[in-house]
Amino acid sequence: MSNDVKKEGAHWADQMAERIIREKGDKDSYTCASGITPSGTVHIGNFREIITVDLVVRALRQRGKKVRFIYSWDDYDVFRKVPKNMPDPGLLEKYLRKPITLVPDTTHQAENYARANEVRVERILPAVGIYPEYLYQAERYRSNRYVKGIRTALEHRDEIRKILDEYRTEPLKEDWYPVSVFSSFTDKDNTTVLGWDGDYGITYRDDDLDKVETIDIRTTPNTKLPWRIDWPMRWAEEGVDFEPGGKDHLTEGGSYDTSKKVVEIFGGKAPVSMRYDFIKLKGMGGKISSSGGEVADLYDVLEIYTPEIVRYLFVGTRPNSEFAISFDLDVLKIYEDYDNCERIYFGLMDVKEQRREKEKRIYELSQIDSDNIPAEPGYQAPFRHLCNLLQIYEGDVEKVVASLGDVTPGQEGRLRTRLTCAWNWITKYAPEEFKWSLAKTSDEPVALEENERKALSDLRGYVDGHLDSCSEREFSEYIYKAAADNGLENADFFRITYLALIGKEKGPKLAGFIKVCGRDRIVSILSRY
RNA sequence: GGGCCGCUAGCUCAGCAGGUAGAGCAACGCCCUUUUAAGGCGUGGGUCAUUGGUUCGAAUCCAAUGCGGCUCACCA
Repeated sequence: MSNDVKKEGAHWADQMAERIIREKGDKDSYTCASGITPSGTVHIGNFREIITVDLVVRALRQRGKKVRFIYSWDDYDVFRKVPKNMPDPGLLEKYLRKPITLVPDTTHQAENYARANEVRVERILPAVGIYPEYLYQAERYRSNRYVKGIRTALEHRDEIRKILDEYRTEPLKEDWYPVSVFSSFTDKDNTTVLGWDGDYGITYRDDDLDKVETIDIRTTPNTKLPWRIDWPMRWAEEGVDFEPGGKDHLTEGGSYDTSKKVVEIFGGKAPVSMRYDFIKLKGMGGKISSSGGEVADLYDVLEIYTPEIVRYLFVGTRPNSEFAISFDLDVLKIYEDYDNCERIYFGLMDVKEQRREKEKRIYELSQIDSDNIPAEPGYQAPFRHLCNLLQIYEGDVEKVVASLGDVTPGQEGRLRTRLTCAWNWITKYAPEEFKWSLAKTSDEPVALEENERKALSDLRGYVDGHLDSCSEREFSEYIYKAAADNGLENADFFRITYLALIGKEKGPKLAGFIKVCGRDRIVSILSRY
């Protein structure tokens, strides 16, 4: 990355990197953080936070900085609600109020409920070039890593209460403690802390069993800090320099506000932050989440967008405004936008210098491997065209690649991915008008009048005898001839031809379409007439 | 009640280092010497929500208003 990145015109990730360096001091290394409670599907909105950090991390690294990118799985949180559509809800219900790592995975994909959600994310992030260092909070709490933090919170209980009360409608009670305890009898957090001995002893009551117990937080790791205390404690613990947040956290009176004060109690400082907005979905056709709304995760998005384009969606959008990820016809435009960006990067398209600089940076940041930007543009066939080719070849990616003929070795991999996405899009999301398939010889032939049948038969003969030696335009003469010789209006003949070939009354311009399909296929379909 | 975001062409949005508005789709027109468009080329279309301010100049900065939406004030 050159040093002449202008502060003003630069990409937001570069601006953020500069700001971190400015506010945190010019250090050799920085820590950037993100995290979430894996209490359900980690959806594409959650992914926005991850990629936001990734982009800032890349910007810092390109400035010669060492960067630690940590991702906290807050898996010592409580299982609050049984998500819809989970197998065996009756069993899960028994685990409510226990830490999510103690909840069984009724889908039997991982050791526990939380882990199942974590694994899905950890498996897919490398596909978009993101490699955080994962921190597991349940494991950290249980191995007593945070004993000191918990003790510090207890010591400053009044101070913390005062900070939290600033934004509360109802102040915390006098006997409030900045900790919560999982019962050692039931593992549930239906407990009330009764006292602290000023050292490491905490006395609590199990409210379900009405039993009282005193534990030593050094040996019985059942104590956990509530979110608004846990978050700043971890900032201090890891020395976090940058961590973005959703607007639920970064609003006045939200947890960032209180945490930046609480963190000082732990001897730390608040990270530089930035707010990202939520992601909407468009044209998904009714996938329903546990909370009742549409939801998509990174897997869903990667089905129809190539990894670079998934990154591109986020790279090119300011984080602090909402945008929609489209599964409808907008997909075609997104692919074209990306191809334009690529053309600009490779100097194949003339644009103003200012725009060129901007698009180039977007292209760089969209690539999976920041140290290995492709040396040539991808095979830029329009998405729509690929969709049609795939439908001719019934989704066979290899046949489409072979039919194109001029794909370079450097383009093949990317093209295959793109074709796979195109096929997924057609089969799952494309509008009906968009879809068709070539008739099969096993299909019932279309019922026709004799002269219509004869016209198709003539057409078959012309295809067999002349298609390969004619230009598209020359061949269209034969189409008109087949109609005229059998007393058919052109419009009627086109209609029956489309019906015979693709089962629809209309289709792509016929001569070109027949040529793309190739002699053999057309002849075999028409041979039944 | 506090905070934030959005309001730009019929639709979806870009433009926001201030210098007389852009894209895609839709519409309309033309084209491949004959009625097929899922192809190509082209055209039209916006007092940039309103009002005021700063400025030589504002969609862009500031302030207020309206409408739409999110979020905090429980928990995480």
